[in-house]
Amino acid sequence: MKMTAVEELKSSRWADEVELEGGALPLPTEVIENGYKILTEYKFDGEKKVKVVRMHKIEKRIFSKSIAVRKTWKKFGESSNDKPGPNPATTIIAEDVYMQYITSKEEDNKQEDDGLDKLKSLGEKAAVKCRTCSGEHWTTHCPWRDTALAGGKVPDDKKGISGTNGEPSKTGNKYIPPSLREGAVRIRSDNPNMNRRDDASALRIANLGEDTTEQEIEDLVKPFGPVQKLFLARDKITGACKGFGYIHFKFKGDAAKAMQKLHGYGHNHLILNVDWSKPQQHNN
DNA sequence: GATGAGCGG
Repeated sequence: MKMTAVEELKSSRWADEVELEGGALPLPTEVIENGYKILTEYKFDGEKKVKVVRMHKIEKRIFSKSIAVRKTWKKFGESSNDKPGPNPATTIIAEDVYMQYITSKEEDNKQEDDGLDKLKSLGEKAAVKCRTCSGEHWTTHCPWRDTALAGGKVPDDKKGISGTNGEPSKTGNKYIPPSLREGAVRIRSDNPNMNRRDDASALRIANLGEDTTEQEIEDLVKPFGPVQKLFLARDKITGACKGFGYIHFKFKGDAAKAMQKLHGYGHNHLILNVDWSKPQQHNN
């Protein structure tokens, strides 16, 4: 919440407030009063001297321990004689960012306990469980990650809470990302393959020497058509080529041509083995 | 001979 009041200063009041020489303006102040932060500053509006009072409702603030500690320091240097708190003359007060917490502390704790209990009861076989729908898959942006396949169900307290206007739900207390709110357009497809690697025009090229490089493969393959992605399997530690790689062509026809030409082709004293890449299978 | 990495919890 933010309220701003602008008040023209009458010269009498003005004189009361100004203890400074010349036409200088009084220093801005910042006061915190029962849940509101009141910022008062003075400025010229043309010839008029104007007092601007702004009130912010303070919802909840993030306090960092290090900031708290820093605030206990004694002022030093040119600020040694300043009063406590920020001196608006030397401190730029940027727009404060207030966080609105949608989950309460109590609920957080409860959730943690729940999680622990579940872990205990599940024992060793507690493989993967979606945090959103409890399905047997990683949460990774769930909603309802491939739905029926997920084997999960939407918890009751997640049902029917929404609001597509970017505001947190009124009925629920959990944050629902816009993409998951009622009425949101579902982008994710129900077809599991839609969101996976598409190997339709990908070749697997094997029997490569240990010192093969991506560049080499690219050169080998480029002439057949545009390449979308090229992967050369390498040993994670040594970095040596594991002897195979994948080329995703933009067009299947190009891939076919490349396969035809390159399969059995001699490269660095080795005979290449080229075939369609078999789509990686995935267990849901 | 080998069917790509990594992020979780």
